[in-house]
Amino acid sequence: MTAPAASRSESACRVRDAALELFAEHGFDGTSLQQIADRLGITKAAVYYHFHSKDDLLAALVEPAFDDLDALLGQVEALPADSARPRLALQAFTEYLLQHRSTAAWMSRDAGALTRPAVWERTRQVEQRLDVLLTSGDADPLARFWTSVFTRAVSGAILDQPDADEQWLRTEVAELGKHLLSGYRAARRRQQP
Amino acid sequence: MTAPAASRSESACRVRDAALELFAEHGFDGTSLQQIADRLGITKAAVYYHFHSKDDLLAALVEPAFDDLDALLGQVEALPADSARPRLALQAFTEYLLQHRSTAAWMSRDAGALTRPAVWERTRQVEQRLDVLLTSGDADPLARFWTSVFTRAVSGAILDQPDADEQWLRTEVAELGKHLLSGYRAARRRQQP
DNA sequence: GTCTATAGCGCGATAGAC
DNA sequence: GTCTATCGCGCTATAGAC
Repeated sequence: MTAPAASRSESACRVRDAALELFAEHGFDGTSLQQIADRLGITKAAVYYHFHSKDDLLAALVEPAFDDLDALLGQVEALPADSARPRLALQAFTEYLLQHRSTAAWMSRDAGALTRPAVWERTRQVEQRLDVLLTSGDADPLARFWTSVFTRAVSGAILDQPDADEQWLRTEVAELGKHLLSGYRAARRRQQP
Repeated sequence: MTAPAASRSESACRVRDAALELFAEHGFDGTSLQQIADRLGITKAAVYYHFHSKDDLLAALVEPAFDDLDALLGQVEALPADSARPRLALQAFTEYLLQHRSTAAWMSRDAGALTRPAVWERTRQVEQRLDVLLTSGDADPLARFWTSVFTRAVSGAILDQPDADEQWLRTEVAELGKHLLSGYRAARRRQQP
């Protein structure tokens, strides 16, 4: 039997976890398979048994997070497109960040990983879906400005506090989301009175 | 005469500009000196004449931006520590981002560059100074939460809109800053009534 | 399932001709 | 000031023994 790239054996999980730690510390390009192997006391070749390539390892790290975010966004998109949608979209995004804090924190800052085709494509896709949900389809500069504010503010609020309590963050981010959305509505009124 | 690492000859500037473009596209680690040379139609060795190492090239890219930010923060720190200071700190940060949009946009997302000792040290330093200015020295979780919100929201608002007009951004970000600061004050009141 | 050994490549960096 | 040529290294990845 050849190497099962998609399996979740205990050894494979240990490799994946060690890789995430090292990627977060030194970046994707800055981490070699040798370093990952050394940390676990195994050899480079053993890493290759579990993941056919460095990109396979990257995919194993990010795909569960993307899959969850896809599902969460799908739930919001299935709801009627009323005025409550932007807040629910922010809530979905918050849940994704809380459930994948370490992966998302690293991924959002690592250009070396973000620019790999597999990651790049899914990133662009979810960003666009979030954009539509948050700004109700508005496509002008003000909408794009505020989409960045929403996503960056919420991402930073969660991912920059690795030791903060999850439930405390959930409530503070919910308040933050409401405050930001009211800021967006005010900016719209200011622009088109 | 040996290579003048700190000089700003026309050729050196062309190398620096090409490097920034490629670093932004492929990341610091993902860009080789060969690629930089190829883009300019020169050789790798010619690049090494202008910059003694890849890290020298990195330093030449980021140090002017850090120097400007240092100066701007110094101006705010020289003012009395009153209630206007957080807004002025955000204004200084905004000016830095507007004046170094392309460099800052790349740097803030590139783990490979951020983790180089020279960049890492200055980044940590300015982040801490900004933190103190924005939250008036508060050091609890709520203050750190909002420091992230301030910096991430403003960074995203500016750096994610590479084609937006500078003056338009300046006024929108000023409004955003006021709105965020009022959110922080409200959160403090909510926590300690 | 994990190992040793190594292929094959591209990297950063250097030496010295012109 | 820019070139050619090359070194030594560490990387991803493979082949095949155990």
